[in-house]
Amino acid sequence: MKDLKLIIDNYLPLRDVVFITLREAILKGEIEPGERLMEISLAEKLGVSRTPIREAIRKLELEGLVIMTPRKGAVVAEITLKDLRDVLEVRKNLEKMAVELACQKATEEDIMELKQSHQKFIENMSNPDLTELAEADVRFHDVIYRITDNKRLIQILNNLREQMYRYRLEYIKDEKQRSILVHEHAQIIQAIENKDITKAKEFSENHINNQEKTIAAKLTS
Amino acid sequence: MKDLKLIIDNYLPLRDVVFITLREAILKGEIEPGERLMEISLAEKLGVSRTPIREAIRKLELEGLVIMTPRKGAVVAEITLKDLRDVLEVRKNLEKMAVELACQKATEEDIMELKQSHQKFIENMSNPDLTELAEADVRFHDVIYRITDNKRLIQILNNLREQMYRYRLEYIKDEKQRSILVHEHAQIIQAIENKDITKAKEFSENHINNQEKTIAAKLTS
DNA sequence: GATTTGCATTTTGTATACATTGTACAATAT
DNA sequence: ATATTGTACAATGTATACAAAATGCAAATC
Repeated sequence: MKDLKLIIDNYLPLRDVVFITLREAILKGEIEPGERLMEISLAEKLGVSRTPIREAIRKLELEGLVIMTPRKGAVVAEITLKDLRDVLEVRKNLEKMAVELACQKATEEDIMELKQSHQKFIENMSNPDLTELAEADVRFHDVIYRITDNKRLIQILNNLREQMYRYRLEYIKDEKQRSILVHEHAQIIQAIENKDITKAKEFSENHINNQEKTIAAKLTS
Repeated sequence: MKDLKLIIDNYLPLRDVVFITLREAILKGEIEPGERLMEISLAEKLGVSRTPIREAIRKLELEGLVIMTPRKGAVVAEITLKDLRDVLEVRKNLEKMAVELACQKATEEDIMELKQSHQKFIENMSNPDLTELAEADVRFHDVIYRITDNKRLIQILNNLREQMYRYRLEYIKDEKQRSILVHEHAQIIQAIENKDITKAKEFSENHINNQEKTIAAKLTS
């Protein structure tokens, strides 16, 4: 485990600070799957007491990022290729649901916002900082999610996306993939604007399938 | 808030016992939406210290059953009709996904198991204890979930179902509804056996729609 | 009378102490 | 040599103590 540093925010309770810190460390792979999360050593590393650590671990547990065995402690959950496929299978379905709802509910302003976030993405295309680009991608999808006006759907999609956080850079590393991505986004926007549910779902499915391929390729290598 | 009693299980840590107890109390409506969850009073009521209470609340928070405001504490989340519709909208989609996967993956034994759990449900039809019947219904759906062989899907569906726990008795109270339910289950089994995805999804959608109607009727009354 | 200020109380946030359980390893018995 | 048991140690589980913030209310001020 690398050195951990608290992402300090005075307005947040320590448990949330610890939670965010640990989650990020796990998703980035800084704490590896299978590694034990020991309360005392984490408390020392982060300079807080065991209490906030424990409460953070409880949350990680419910998110499925760590596995608890009573009296033995927490270990970072292993993620198998099967797990990832499961996540993507559900996500594909819900993304299709999201664009369907977007087709039905999107206003003129919503379409505008979609186009703007798409534009922002394009502007970042040549940005060497891939993190920026990845976040522009996230924001694009966030706009679609918001349009669905379904809190539960948004919550679940955000969680599923989080599960794949550590692979988020993979599918935008490649220049060719990136232009495909832009094209797919454009297609989706167009379909939503035309309120063409069938097409929107088709493009969306395609979009996720491409991600799946890239990630699967990365994992089996 | 009624008296709470711990659901004691010597093999579970107190935090989990408290978590299960509080969750059930919230879902059953024994602790009402808007009500505050105060650590000290809960600790006294349940006869444990604040620590397990706090850890249980952290989990309830992530499940969306309570809302935390830093330095102010936890209150039971209000559930609006809109929230329920959101839940059902997502659930409908994922239930359809589940039966589709079931059509593709079900073995002979799986079909047998489905029929058995369906039979058990029928046997409980005249059981005056509605809880038993409700649980037989749950077990039927569990079989379908298991057949999908998608952990993430199962986890999300279980969570969504939990959100509706407090209404689970509504749609089996009525004798007429009950026979409809049985018929719908039979239809779904048949479609899965025939590997007829279209029909299976159709029946499944219908099944959820009926629940939605019953619950909506209950709520708007 | 309305508003503000200050204090007491309550409640949550965090740290620490104590209890219990699990683990590793060595010593002993078979 | 293997199995078993006992013991020390380490980690988690639980309780409690202390700190800090929020709340309610009363007194003071305008």
